[in-house]
Amino acid sequence: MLTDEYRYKILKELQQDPDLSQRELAKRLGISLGKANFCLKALIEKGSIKADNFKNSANKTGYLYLLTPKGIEEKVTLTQRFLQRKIAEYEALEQEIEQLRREVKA
Amino acid sequence: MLTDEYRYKILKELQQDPDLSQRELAKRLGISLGKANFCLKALIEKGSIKADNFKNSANKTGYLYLLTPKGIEEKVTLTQRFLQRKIAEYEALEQEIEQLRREVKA
DNA sequence: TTATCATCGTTCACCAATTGAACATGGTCA
DNA sequence: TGACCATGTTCAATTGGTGAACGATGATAA
Repeated sequence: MLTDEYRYKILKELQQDPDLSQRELAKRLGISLGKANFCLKALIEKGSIKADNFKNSANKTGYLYLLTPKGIEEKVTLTQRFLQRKIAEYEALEQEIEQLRREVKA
Repeated sequence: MLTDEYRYKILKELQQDPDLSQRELAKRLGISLGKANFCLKALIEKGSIKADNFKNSANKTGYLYLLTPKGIEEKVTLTQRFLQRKIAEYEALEQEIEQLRREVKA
């Protein structure tokens, strides 16, 4: 399934590196090839990414996965949402660590 | 499957509250009854917990899940390891947040 | 006592998510 | 041309998790 986390990560990776095989993408995200393929297709389906056959990069086979305007906008939104979530996690983690420290002492 | 996280959490919950049904334990950990049962059995199998029939608590049915000496020791180790991991996560999160902030600015 | 009820631990058929081997396609090079 | 390699696609198989259902046991009421 395509969570916000993977949506964000895929958009981020492809924005900075559009010529990226699904295998390499999968490796970077720590997921399987099948899942990478599934998520990527979902993003293409929703119009966030366009798979371009025109290859002017070193790798002539495969696609160029380009973010559409909608995809770029989506990535901004996701980044902000992600930042908020991470800040919340950060604070929760602070509490948890303090609790663990108390536990270790006892 | 029984991860360090659940091992730690189960030992923690049962140490402070040995008369705890598997259903209640599952609820506290946010997992299903089946998984709680599986994890608990694994801990009993490995000798970290002993299921005691002698019930002197309010709830006369079910078991008392008592930590064995080995279980107590294991919990200490797990707590320390957990603390270290959480500190690492905390610092990683700090970096990630900073990165996200930069990204939002651009 | 007997019947009923509630709660417990246990089981396991079912579902969803993930995996990666296998395949088809197309570009590259000798 | 033919052999080769990297790519995207597919899908059977595995894994992990779920919670309804079941049998057992103690509490309660008749």
